[in-house]
Amino acid sequence: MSTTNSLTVDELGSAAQRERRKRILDATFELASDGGFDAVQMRAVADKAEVALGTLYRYFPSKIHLLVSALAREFDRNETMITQMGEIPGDTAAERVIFIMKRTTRGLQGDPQLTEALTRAFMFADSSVAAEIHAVGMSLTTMLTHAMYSGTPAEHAEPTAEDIAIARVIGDVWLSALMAWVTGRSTAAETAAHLETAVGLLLRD
Amino acid sequence: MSTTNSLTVDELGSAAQRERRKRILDATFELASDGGFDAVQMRAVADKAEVALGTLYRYFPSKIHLLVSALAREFDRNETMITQMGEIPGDTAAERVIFIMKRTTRGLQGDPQLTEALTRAFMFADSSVAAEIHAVGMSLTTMLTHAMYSGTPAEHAEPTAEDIAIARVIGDVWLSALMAWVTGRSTAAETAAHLETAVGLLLRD
DNA sequence: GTCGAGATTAGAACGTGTTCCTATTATGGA
DNA sequence: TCCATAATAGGAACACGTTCTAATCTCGAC
Repeated sequence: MSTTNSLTVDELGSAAQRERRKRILDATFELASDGGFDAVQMRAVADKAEVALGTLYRYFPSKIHLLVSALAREFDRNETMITQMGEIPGDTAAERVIFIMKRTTRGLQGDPQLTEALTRAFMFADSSVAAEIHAVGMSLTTMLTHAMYSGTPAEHAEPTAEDIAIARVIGDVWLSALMAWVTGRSTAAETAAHLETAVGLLLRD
Repeated sequence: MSTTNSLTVDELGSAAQRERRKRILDATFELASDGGFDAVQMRAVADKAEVALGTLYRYFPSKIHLLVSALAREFDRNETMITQMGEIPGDTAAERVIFIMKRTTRGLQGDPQLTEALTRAFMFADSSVAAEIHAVGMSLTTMLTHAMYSGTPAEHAEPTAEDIAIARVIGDVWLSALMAWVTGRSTAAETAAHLETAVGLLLRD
């Protein structure tokens, strides 16, 4: 019974509770999508989800947990979509990784406010959010290694340590680039170019 | 007369004002060093700097501006120290870069609370802090390209576009790694190892 | 169906970042 | 020197994240 973590779906007994959790995350998305990080106000989320403030805090112990959990759900969906789409276009690992990154990034950039909110939360998170953050990191790494191997003989092999290291570095760069974009320090085009440069430097095969 | 930026040293007319600015940044460092991000409370900073709250806000329009400015001053000092130390040890660019990164990282890790405060602020900053952030980015890039070329014939040449790109990627990874360390998601050793891996992957010469 | 434990509600209350207001003090030009 | 203007002090006030309380509701065990 960890009191510091967000309640996950399977810790929730009743259907009504799962429904509440969903309503909360949906409300979070909607508010974030409209006005970004600042618009995700705990009272507003509670109102929109038709849940008391105290209940909101029982489900998610802080605004950061809430937003990171929302990000985790989003990544999960993205990962499912990508692993199900079958073979990824591109002749080299670099091309496939760039394809995936661009696709994911484009999805996020299509909703700048939402992305701002989620990225901000992710960056601001402290160790009490480690579990939620780990989930996101795993999603990202899985996506990337899947892209590296997709359509090759190693398709279903375990990724090597080096591949995982590379995936982590790409993840880092991606986050930083997203951050720079979100905070208005670089344009979408610059973000994409920077990412492409980084992948090119890391995956020369 | 931008109202959204921190007052820089040279925008301040009188010696008394420069003195006030210095007192504020010193107080910020002291509080951050003691208790990290949360301990840097605006009222506390104002008290310790013997300045009214309103004055503090006139000099730095937000807590984030304040902390990022403090980080910028720190980086400036670091950069001065490093560019003045003459030739950097290491036979390859990678070795020299790693030397610099480790040195800088060690310096920061020696004062975890301070680092937590400054990194947090940096990550949380929005576009209104772009100017201050740009200053930090330039410092970092300068340090890294200096390290790449130090002691080589290209010592005083302009860095190539690719080198700048590499420096930026390393900077990204460094920030992410620092972030993971600061938030307790990875140890100092892991941070160092991750950074070394990244530099190795990026600078193979 | 009844009971009791836990979940939920509604809303007050608190802390800290931020804004605002008024009185006082410095500063620089006539 | 004296005045106009800006800068500063001191502190009240407000916003939003977070905590807490008391009352009510829900639901599984019996």
